[in-house]
Amino acid sequence: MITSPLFLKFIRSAPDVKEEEVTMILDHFTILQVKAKDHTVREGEICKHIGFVNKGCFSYYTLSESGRKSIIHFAFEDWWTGDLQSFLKRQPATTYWQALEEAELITINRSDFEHLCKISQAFKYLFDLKTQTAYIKILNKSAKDKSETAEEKYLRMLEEYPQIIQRVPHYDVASYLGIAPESLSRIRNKISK
Amino acid sequence: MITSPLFLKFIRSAPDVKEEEVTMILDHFTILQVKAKDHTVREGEICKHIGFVNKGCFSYYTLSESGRKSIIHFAFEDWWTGDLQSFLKRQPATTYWQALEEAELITINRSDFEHLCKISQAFKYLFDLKTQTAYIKILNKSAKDKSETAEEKYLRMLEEYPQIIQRVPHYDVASYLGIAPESLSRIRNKISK
DNA sequence: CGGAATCTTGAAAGTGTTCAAATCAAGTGG
DNA sequence: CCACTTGATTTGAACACTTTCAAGATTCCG
Repeated sequence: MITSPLFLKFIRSAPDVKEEEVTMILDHFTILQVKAKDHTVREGEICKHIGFVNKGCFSYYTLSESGRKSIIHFAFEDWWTGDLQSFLKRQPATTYWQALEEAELITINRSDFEHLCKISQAFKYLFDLKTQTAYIKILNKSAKDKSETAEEKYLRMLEEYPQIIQRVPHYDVASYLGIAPESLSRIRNKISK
Repeated sequence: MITSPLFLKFIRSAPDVKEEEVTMILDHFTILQVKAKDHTVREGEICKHIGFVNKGCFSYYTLSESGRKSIIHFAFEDWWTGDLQSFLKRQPATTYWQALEEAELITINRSDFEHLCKISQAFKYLFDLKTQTAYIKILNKSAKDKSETAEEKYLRMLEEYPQIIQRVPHYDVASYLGIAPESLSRIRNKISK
């Protein structure tokens, strides 16, 4: 039985959800411990489960043909992990998901997910809302990324996600910002003055 | 009564949808004619309706504090228009939506939308699927945008959306790619050789 | 302590921007 | 139909920013 306060809070944030339904939802999930640097999804595999980050943090990225890593985003506590396209459509994943710290995921597999969506309005609502919100966020981010310099992007990241620079290696932060690690180092040096 | 074959095709693409339900869905929509260069949404307004593009094309963009336009994407036939965040949460919009050609939208307002989602499983399904698909697409795009040069972005755009360069002024294409119009001109010149 | 990984710094090269001017295209009114 | 206006695209030259490559400094961890 899942006891994570963070996850409970998430489930109970659905409108008009009764305690029986909460319990039923929890019953569909399993705890998964993940070691630092381990991958939970790799390109080409079918993503078998999605997971709520209860502890730790993840990066998700793509590899270009030339082997260049491009970090799409990070997932901290309260976020979900997993290649959505692969999970929902049972297609090979196009992204990698890697734990940057020792982590704990609250996971659900594809068939349990489908079943849960059918029997729980509340869970379906929460999941669709998460997707919608994430979609809107990345749309806004995408617009800003186009018109900002590297320094502006870095400063915006510090405002929006102050955790990132604390918990993530700088070469990964650079990849997230779409710049070279050397450039990030110089930007930080310049700002600290 | 809506008769657009494009819209009908979209509605009928839901699984197991009966003709009565199709008719009921159609009854919630209204045709809206939009002149070229008109805006259907502006920053700060509440987005009152979303619309299915039956004819024409739109750009949606943000304006930075400095007044700089940054095009997020274009919407052609078969896409939806409207500031989703504003529409769903009844908040002021953060984007502008502008018709680039004379256009025809098949629109629904916020309360009819809410009602329709409740009474039509099929419509709710189609809408959530659209959001999911759009989300996944922009995630992938976001990853590529970080690691590609201007020329690579332009070539990818030509592959994925060949209509854009045909139907959209080049300075808007440049904004969409996140480069200066002069740079786009030089890239096109270089490629044509 | 020692080695590996990470971060910083410098110099040269590359890519894209800016600004100004020239060219091209489309529509308007005489 | 032409001259004119306005908007869009192209071109050139100087400049700014970021990358690359190479090397050195620092940190982490067994």
